[in-house]
Amino acid sequence: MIPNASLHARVPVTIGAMESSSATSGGSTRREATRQKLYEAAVTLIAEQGFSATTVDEIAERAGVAKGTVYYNFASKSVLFEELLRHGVGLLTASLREAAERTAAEGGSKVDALDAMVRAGLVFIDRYPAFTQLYVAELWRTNRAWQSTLMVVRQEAVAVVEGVLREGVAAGEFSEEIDVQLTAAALVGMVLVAALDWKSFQPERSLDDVHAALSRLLQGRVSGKG
Amino acid sequence: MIPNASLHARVPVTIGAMESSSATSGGSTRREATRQKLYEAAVTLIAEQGFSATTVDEIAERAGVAKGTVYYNFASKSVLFEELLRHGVGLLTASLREAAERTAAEGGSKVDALDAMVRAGLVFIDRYPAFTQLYVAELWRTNRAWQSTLMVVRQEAVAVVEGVLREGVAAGEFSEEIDVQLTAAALVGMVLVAALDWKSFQPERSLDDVHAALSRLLQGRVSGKG
DNA sequence: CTTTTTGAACTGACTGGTCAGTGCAAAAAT
DNA sequence: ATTTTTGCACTGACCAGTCAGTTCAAAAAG
Repeated sequence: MIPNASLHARVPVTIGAMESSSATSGGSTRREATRQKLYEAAVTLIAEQGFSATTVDEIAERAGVAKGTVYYNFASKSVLFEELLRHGVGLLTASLREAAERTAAEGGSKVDALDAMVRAGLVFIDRYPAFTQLYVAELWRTNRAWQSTLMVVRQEAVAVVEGVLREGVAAGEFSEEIDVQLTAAALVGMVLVAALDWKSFQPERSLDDVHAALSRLLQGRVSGKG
Repeated sequence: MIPNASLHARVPVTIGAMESSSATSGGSTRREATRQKLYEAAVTLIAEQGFSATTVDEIAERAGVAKGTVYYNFASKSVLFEELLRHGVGLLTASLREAAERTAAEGGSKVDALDAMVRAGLVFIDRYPAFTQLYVAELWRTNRAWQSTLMVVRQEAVAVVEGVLREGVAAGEFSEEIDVQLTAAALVGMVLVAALDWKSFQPERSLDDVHAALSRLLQGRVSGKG
């Protein structure tokens, strides 16, 4: 119904946008733009409703595109989701790595690096809350088609944190008794849950504010009268 | 296919089992047992696949019960899920509260209370990993039928942590500058993610081991040579 | 006798995926 | 300069299958 209504409803949405590398094969701009719109639509819908509860029709409608276009651009609903996942976590990993390297270049300590990564995490979640939400919801599921993709991509991100932790231990800055793997997971969890709570229940607070609170916790400046 | 195979496959499963309070209305034991089986079946299936991807037929089959029985005991799939949620988080909240009170009764500090709650959290996740998984996956979603239930129940649990934090501040044990709400969320996240990682990737480790690692992090004994 | 469960058939709405066909801008032909 | 062709990107009606929820007579349990 209303056959002509959807054709020109192209609003330049930015929420959840994750501009993809135009480096790969100068493929037509038109197609890339369509894929982008589909990513944006899928990210928010799946974050809200979950993968199974989100229909391809919904995604197409939200993107202002016909259903067939979805299948012209992606082999299946799962593939669309998988590519979305890979792309998103790739951005996060790059951001974490950059934060660690920048800190090192500036001669900061490993705690400084950790702190910079906490901030990078917050910035990411601030920019892509829907993606983060969706990612958390899927991460610990088992027996799903994209599980391996999820694992690989998760490991890449956590490995950055683990790396800094290990370097800190080697440099004598951290206790040799810390459990690198578990501590990395705990730190990620700390930022993740705190940030999701921030976005869900206190969205008016500033990033700096939240960062300061987490910094304090990270550096053990909780006990004592401060 | 294989019509009779599933009927008598009643293994006394404990994973995800959450014996409900028999205190409320001495309702017939039989019915309660059936509901229990349905909870257990639903918890694992939904944890693996998500709510929408899990069919009522699957739940009934896994519980070793006819489909009609599901609808005799619960008004709908959503209601079954909602009651499951309420029940599970209720157990967690009670456990956290008990840990805090026990520590206080033993004359422990607020850090001790926090530590006891971390352990209680780990014990819970150790016992009900599937429930935890499912809960995390749903917690930050929006626009779902059971959202309000989820929120209420979440707040009850987090409030216990916040309470201890606040008492610690009042007693001068914690800095007055800590952000109670955010710190509580961060602590919960720390335990949650660390525990899920433990269960997913290093299930052979002992609870004490994991608890020790988190304790160290909690008390800021990470920096320095330990 | 009452409560609870069974089990199988049925409905109606919805969903992932398909496919023949359209629109259009650039290239080729004239 | 004008016409014709090409093929990419997109369209949307359609199909075959799936699922939540219903119904109900009969059996089991207590």
